[in-house]
Amino acid sequence: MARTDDRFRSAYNKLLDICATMDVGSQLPAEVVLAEQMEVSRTIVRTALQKLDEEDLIDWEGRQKTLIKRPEQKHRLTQSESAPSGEELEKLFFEWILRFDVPAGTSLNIAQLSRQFGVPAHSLQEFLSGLSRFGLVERRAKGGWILSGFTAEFAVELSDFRLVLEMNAVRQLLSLPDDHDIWVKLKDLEREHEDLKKDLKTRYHDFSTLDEKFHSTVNSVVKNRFVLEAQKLISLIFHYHYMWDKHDERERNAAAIEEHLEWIRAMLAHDRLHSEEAALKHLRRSKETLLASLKDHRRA
Amino acid sequence: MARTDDRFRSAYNKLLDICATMDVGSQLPAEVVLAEQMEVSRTIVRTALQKLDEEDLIDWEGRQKTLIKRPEQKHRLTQSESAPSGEELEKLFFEWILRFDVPAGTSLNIAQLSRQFGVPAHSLQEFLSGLSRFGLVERRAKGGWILSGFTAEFAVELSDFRLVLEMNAVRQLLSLPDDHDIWVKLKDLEREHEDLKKDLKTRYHDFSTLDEKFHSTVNSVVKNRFVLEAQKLISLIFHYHYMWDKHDERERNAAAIEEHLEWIRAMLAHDRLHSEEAALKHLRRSKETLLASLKDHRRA
DNA sequence: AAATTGAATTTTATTATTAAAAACAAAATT
DNA sequence: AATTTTGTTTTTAATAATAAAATTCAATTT
Repeated sequence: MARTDDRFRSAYNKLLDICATMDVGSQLPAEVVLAEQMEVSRTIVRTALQKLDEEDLIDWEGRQKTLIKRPEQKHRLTQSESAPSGEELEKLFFEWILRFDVPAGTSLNIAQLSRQFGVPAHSLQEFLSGLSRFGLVERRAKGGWILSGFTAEFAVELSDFRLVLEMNAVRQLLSLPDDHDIWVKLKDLEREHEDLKKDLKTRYHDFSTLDEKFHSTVNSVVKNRFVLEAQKLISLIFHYHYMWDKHDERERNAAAIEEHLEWIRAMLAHDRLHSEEAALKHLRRSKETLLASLKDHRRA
Repeated sequence: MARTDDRFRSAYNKLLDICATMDVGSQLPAEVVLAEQMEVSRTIVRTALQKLDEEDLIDWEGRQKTLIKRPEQKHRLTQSESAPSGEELEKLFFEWILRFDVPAGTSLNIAQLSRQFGVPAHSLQEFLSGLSRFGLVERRAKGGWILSGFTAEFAVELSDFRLVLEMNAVRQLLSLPDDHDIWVKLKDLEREHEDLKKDLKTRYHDFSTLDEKFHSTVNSVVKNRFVLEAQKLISLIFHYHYMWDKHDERERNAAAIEEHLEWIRAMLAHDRLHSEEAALKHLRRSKETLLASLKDHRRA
């Protein structure tokens, strides 16, 4: 067999749904119209109509497509659950790396991994090819891939890159007008940080989410596809590290909250120097934490 | 047929080369040794040895691999010239886009393009998948790809991103010690700019190369894989634009040389403020030029 | 003339197949 | 006996073949 008929199956079911809304004896719309409604090509529409005709649900002759009877549950085609999408694959991949602490230099086995993740091998290939742009994986001459990232060096460079991008975001943020959304959002974030700080004893797990929210808010003022794409990778890796590294979590989070608060307040006060200073302080400490957790993990 | 036997063919020829350096009657080394020398697996070595045996060039029995006669030209296997590598493909792709001024929104025809570029379709797929990380192309739901970049917006965002990265490079550069390589390189670049300025009337075409050299020198002080990767894309696109946009070339280059010189001299004088100012000025004007050339191109 | 369908063509996604690599086991050599 | 080397099998990856879907173009109906 070549490609799957998943697309046909879901289209056919959608066509059944359309029929269900119509009266017996009435005419189905033209093929082009159906194709548009079903977001699919006319070829599929025609194949689906043909099956509908075979099943005696419609009477199809030329442009006469008369509904004979309402479709029932039994007419629906079963759909094989679709493979994880690109984003889901990304998540699976990073979770796998961080959960099992896959060391740099490991050769990646496409066939095995694609089975493990439940995706077609060539989707995984494409995904890795995309990652290779970030130097996280490398293609070997003899074929196959090796994981080249997640070394201390990688963490350092990623953190440095993050620093450059976020410092830029801070500078842009401070030059925004007073009636901009961002000031309200920052005020809200300040309150959320204060709330979490009060209940830290019980809620310290919630910091990971708040951290991501804060950084993405700051970065949201930069409207740039390259920056955005880079930040997706950065937050992904920092996020997963927070997830797996449970060492000293409460103390770390308490310190981070203080740093965030200082940074937020400096920005709210439009104090450029102090904002940059606070940002720098937090980002540098974040880098150290990431590095320490990497070393710690290796040793364990 | 499944995969090509290119790898075998080149290995076989390499094995002939090895035989050519040996005396008739002597023994070839062990399979593992050959495999190492030929940078190939033992499977190929054995297949190659078998063919050598069939051609009566060697007498192969167990670990006895006796050379019967020296291989000649006629024994060599013809190799189908290998497909363009990743970097060559990249070049071909961008040249195609800029030369034919392919507009944003164009749907890319994998089959046709892969024929045009002389690469296997799936290599092109992987390449595009990599580019999609930069938002230059997008995958459509119905399948296939569309070129989404190379709009004015793209140019603006790219230029802004470049600005962030190069300003960071400048700051890092200025904090380097006096005995660092970079100062010598900058001094050389100053001279090269002065030379070109003198002969601008005849040599103004040479600026494109010098421009790339200058920017990559400045950026070379940042040791960061993400920055480097981003800069590869940036210089690629700026470079190709210089190549195709011949409008006002001499005047543009003359102005750019002056801006470069001011920037270089400010850095050589360790004047932080002036350096940043000059860099900003040049980068902003570069952005305008890129934008203008895009608009111009569209109109033409 | 416009809309719609029928049929043919092109293109893409996926599998089956073969080449190559890697792993394993047996034999020969030191 | 230990090491090296070869023979064999198993696994993995690259590519051509193929079926599904999209697109195009001509013919037909309204």
